[in-house]
Amino acid sequence: MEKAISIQTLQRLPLYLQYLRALSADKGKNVSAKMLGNALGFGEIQVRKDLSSVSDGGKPKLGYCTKELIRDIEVFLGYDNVNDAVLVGAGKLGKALLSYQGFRDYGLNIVAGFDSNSEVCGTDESGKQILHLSRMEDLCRRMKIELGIITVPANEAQSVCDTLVKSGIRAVWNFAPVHLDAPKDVIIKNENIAASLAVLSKNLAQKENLAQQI
Amino acid sequence: MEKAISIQTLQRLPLYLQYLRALSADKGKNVSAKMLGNALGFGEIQVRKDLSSVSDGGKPKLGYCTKELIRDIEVFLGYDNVNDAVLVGAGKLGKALLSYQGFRDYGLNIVAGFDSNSEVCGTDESGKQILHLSRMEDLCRRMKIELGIITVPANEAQSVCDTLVKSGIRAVWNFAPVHLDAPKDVIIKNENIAASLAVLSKNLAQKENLAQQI
DNA sequence: GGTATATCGATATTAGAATATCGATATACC
DNA sequence: GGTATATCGATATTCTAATATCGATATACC
Repeated sequence: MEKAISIQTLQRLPLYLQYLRALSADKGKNVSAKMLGNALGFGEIQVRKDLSSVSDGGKPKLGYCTKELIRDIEVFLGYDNVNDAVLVGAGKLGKALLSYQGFRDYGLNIVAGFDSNSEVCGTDESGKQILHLSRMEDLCRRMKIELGIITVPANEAQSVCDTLVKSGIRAVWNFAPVHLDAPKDVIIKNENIAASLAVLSKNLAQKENLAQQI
Repeated sequence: MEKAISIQTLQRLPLYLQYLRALSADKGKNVSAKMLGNALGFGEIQVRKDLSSVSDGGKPKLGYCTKELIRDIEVFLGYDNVNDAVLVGAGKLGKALLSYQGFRDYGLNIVAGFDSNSEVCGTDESGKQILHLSRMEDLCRRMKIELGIITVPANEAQSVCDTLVKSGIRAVWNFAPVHLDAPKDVIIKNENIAASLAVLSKNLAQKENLAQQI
């Protein structure tokens, strides 16, 4: 375990985890690569290869120990040590993310939301405070926040990104449909709704059902 | 143009488009692959290859005609002929998507939202009606809707998916963090927040700034 | 008009990911 | 205890995508 891992594998790991978590409640203690593959739509060889990067192995004839596997993936993905984050842009999407409880399962904790519109400031979103943007830098520095989430409209995103970088942020999760410029040492991950939609509508248009479960 | 296209290229096309649209307002009428690449963080060869799939070419020394390129990408992605869709799950995320105006630019039109909770039914979300789930099948069949968007909690997603399939839907855009089972001829596109987050937090943890702009 | 240069497009190479093949091994059953 | 079988893991192969190389060409400038 802890070998080099491909981005593709890394992206599949949460899917295994999600399925395994749902499984562990009702089913027995072992799970095979074939079973996982069938459930998630992957080939069993791929499943084995993916899991070999994080787990120290299953047993022939039995498969993997569900509980250990869950733990291994969680540890690998760092879900055990929580990542604090700030969110900028308390519009509808921002509020949705602020109040989404599921992030806990992914080791993410949004400590507060920020907005430049004074009207929404001071309000609460499922227990998460929304503060004025001017207070962000101070909070980020004091709490040593490393991750910033951008949910502002496209035209404001670059300026928010600049502010985040100035606040000492090291990674940005960008939901605004624009490309952001940032220093090379800052990681930018774009959440690309338009790209997904493109794949989907192209498939729909072609009536080619080649790629199910994209 | 209209050659075979890779999924990777397909996913980059909306990014080019987005940048070009922003550009066309203020800048001149031509754009080079180098310029596009620099702006979006891709290599210029890749840009040229991507664009060759949709455009019938740029001119040496000049580059591509911005306006034509925009048009070519729009046509290729089918943004000119609008796709109708229904959305199920009028929680925070569902409402955010319902009221997001930007989908127009991607050729997507959500005709209505549905929910099984009678309390939210009858209300309006930025001009989109929210109706009871029981009325969905009828509407889908009458309007020949082909695309369904799922924004319900994980535990309800499979049953909603089944209902959508029964309503004649041919493609599903799934925002719930679960794997969905559906007939092979139905396209499922998972919007995978957890996967993105995995990549991001792994990068952050490793302090390897290898892959900026993922 | 001739030459220099920026840019394109096509082909070739390299890198990366998915899939197939094969031998090994732990359990189950006789 | 011995044999059959499900499953694993490692290596090899194929497929896909990214990148590099090279020649071609349209404009700009002298």
